[in-house]
Amino acid sequence: MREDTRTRIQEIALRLFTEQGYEATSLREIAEELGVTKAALYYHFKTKDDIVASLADLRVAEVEELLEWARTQPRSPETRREVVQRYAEALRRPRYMEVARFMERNQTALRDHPKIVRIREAMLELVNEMSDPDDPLPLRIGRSLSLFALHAGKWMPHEESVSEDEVLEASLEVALRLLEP
Amino acid sequence: MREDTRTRIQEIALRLFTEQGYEATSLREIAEELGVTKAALYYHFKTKDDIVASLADLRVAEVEELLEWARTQPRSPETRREVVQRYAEALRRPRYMEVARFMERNQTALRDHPKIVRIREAMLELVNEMSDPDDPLPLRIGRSLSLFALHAGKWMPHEESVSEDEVLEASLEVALRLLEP
DNA sequence: GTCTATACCAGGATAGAC
DNA sequence: GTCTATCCTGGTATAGAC
Repeated sequence: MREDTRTRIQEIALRLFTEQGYEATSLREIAEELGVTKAALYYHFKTKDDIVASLADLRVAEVEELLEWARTQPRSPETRREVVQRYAEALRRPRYMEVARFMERNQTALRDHPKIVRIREAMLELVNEMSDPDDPLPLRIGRSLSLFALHAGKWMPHEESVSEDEVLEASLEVALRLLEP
Repeated sequence: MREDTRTRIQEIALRLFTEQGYEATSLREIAEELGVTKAALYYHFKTKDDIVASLADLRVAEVEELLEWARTQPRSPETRREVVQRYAEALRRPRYMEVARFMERNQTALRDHPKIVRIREAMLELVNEMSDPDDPLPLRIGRSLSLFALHAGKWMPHEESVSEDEVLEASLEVALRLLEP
């Protein structure tokens, strides 16, 4: 019982977009891996952008929910820690990290994509919720950086001895420390 | 006495590549702003990639020099602080920050570009110089993040009242704090 | 040395046949 | 649900005008 074509297109596209870049990946390439012509893809997705939209969907929901939750909470140290921890949890869910990586690596190419814009705006709002305007600048920057720190594993030299989960755990520790003065 | 065409191409390209993305910016667009045909660009630059190379040159030299210097120094807290401070200085030099932004936003598109690869590898080496392999993981991640923290201004909501220089100054403070346990 | 005209090929997109 | 044919745009290459 093999997956349906639509899902397979998403999987192949996500992998290729991340590895080679969004624009560098042609629909012909995706179609070839799938064993069809590129025109066939247009049956399943209206445009190349539409494939991106389907990939972004998961993260849109995740980030906007987190933002909505944060807005119902008081601006306290506990809330900030909770936001960072919830974001770290989200990153552990299947495919979330992959989608995040794909988006990070293709920022400009996806700049005007509606779904991507929503994610970016929600992330900025979230960062906004982490500080008061009259907090000292270094503290505000540290807090902005905290959410981002969870993606910092990338700049670590890859080592066999350290798992992705351990890196995320350690990144979370760094992120939490960035919240405090 | 206006600048020469080559320099104007670089300026227009850097701006458009950063604003719209590398692949999203066509040579025709650049040529039009300049008031020539796209073929004319090929007199000044062999390929589109070649424009990127000319933009990356400045940063290649800067980063590789910093790496070479770091390697002559002992792995001490002072060296680490000095590396971060020198990197922050580099970011203040004209056009360096712009080139850095352009590169960050077009990671995948420029993935295989030789000059960009050199910059990325030098940055990774530099991060490597900041820690010992047996330092605790969170410390290593914090130190990896420190150089990156200097670019963190981007995630700050833009405010009229805060200058780019103040943001960089505050980011430097955050970066230096990330160096210590 | 600086540029235009023109042509080529690859990639995204669409229409219509099966 | 998939294919063929076709169109448009973009990067590249070259010949030649000034």
